[in-house]
Amino acid sequence: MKELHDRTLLHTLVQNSPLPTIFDDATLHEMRLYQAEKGDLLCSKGDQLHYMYFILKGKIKIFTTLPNGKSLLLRFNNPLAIIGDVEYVTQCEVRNTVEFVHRSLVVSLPFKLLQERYQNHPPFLQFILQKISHKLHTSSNSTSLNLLYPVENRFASYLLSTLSTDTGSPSSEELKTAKLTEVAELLGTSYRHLNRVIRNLCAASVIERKKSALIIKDREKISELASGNIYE
Amino acid sequence: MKELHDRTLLHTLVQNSPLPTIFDDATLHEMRLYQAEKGDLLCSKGDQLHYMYFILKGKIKIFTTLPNGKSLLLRFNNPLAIIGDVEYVTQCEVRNTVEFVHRSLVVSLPFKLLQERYQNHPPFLQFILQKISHKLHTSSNSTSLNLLYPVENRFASYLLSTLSTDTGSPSSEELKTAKLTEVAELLGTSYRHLNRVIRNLCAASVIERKKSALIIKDREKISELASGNIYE
DNA sequence: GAAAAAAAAGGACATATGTCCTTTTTCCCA
DNA sequence: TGGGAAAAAGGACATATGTCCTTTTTTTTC
Repeated sequence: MKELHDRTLLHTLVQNSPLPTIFDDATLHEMRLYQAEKGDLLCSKGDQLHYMYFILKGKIKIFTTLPNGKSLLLRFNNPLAIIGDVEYVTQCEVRNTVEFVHRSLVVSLPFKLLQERYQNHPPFLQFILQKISHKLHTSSNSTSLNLLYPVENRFASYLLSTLSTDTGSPSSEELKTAKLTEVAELLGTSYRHLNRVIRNLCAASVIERKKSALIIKDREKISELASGNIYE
Repeated sequence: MKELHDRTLLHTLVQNSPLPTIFDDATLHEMRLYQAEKGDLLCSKGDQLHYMYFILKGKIKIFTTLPNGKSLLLRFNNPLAIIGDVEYVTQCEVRNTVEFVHRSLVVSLPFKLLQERYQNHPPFLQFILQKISHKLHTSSNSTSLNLLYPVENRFASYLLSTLSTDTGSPSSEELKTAKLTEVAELLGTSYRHLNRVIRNLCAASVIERKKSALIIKDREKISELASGNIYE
């Protein structure tokens, strides 16, 4: 992750984010701007964090690694995502690894500054309270989903939440599957098994494989499989 | 859940809790006291909550129910537990059912009062921030545990965290198994399967069944199976 | 204390999923 | 544009777990 010293860019980015409603100008001027490339790590399990990071542009994925060597993707996050909120509050070490999945722009503030100036500043507290609550919400959601439904249902949920946010294409029934391996990780299963499930759905004419994309042929059925659950 | 009008009891309970460090006397005097019996529900999935509850005595379990009819125990909570923090912050409806597992004592405050008096009160905000962060922490923890380890390992983790808090008995290597069904639910598995796992552990002389208790014979091995993970 | 009721244990079989390979397809660059 | 590398698909088999019963043990009640 490389620091950028472009004050104009920093200023523009920050002004187009919700940050000015929380922090005063002096603080905004102490922010540092970084550019991260795909694959860069923002932090790793076990780190002791000293900064809070605000992802203003790009995308990150959060995953955890376990003693048995396996890893589990917890979620993706788009701007405005915050990293370090839990660590700031509980002063514990980082427990999930955060990796950039696209080139991203990030600003940071030292915990120290936050403690000194914002420890008792309600808008700041409310803001991270909102963010942490939302993390908790999505986390509990995916926990129950993961534990109680087979991969077929979870994959259907995943398709729905992915498609619904993919506002770009008019025929939004098409999913670029550049990384089924990654989808498998997100669903907490093996690529092999996801592949098997997709195969069955194809056999049932619910979806169709095409080059490097999946096409939804029976959205009805997908909704039925997802049975109301969406990864949020 | 039945309201108690014993002001003395209310006062004693509250004074022995951390609540006076957060709320002023006027607020403390507006708290209401309830006694709940085992099996009572504090709230159910889908409820719209209007009060924040502080569990001062007793024990609760939090579980979620899913469209497919299954349910999943998320965690147990001892005092001082808070219910309604997430709902207060995000103004969403209740998504987990909360049930008392022992007779318990609970005090409540209306969301409305909290909004009016504490919306901008840092100690209050910091307090629920702490609580929510902790929930998030335990939640992520159990998610990865549940998803990536087989029941045997999770059961070992469960044994360890249960025993370590069971400070009572000198030979703390004994576990009252009044409800293996409940343990099964907590682990997100079927009673049948848990039973099978226990049987295997018995066969390997790691634990031993005795009447309505389990005896740890090889704590070493249990720790090894838990491989450092504990349900917190 | 014995019969009935409730809880626990376990047998048999089905399904979901993982692991390890091999085959097929796609992609990329000299 | 052809060959090789990388990615995707899939075959075979093992394991984890679920479901449905039946048997055994414990508890309760009269």
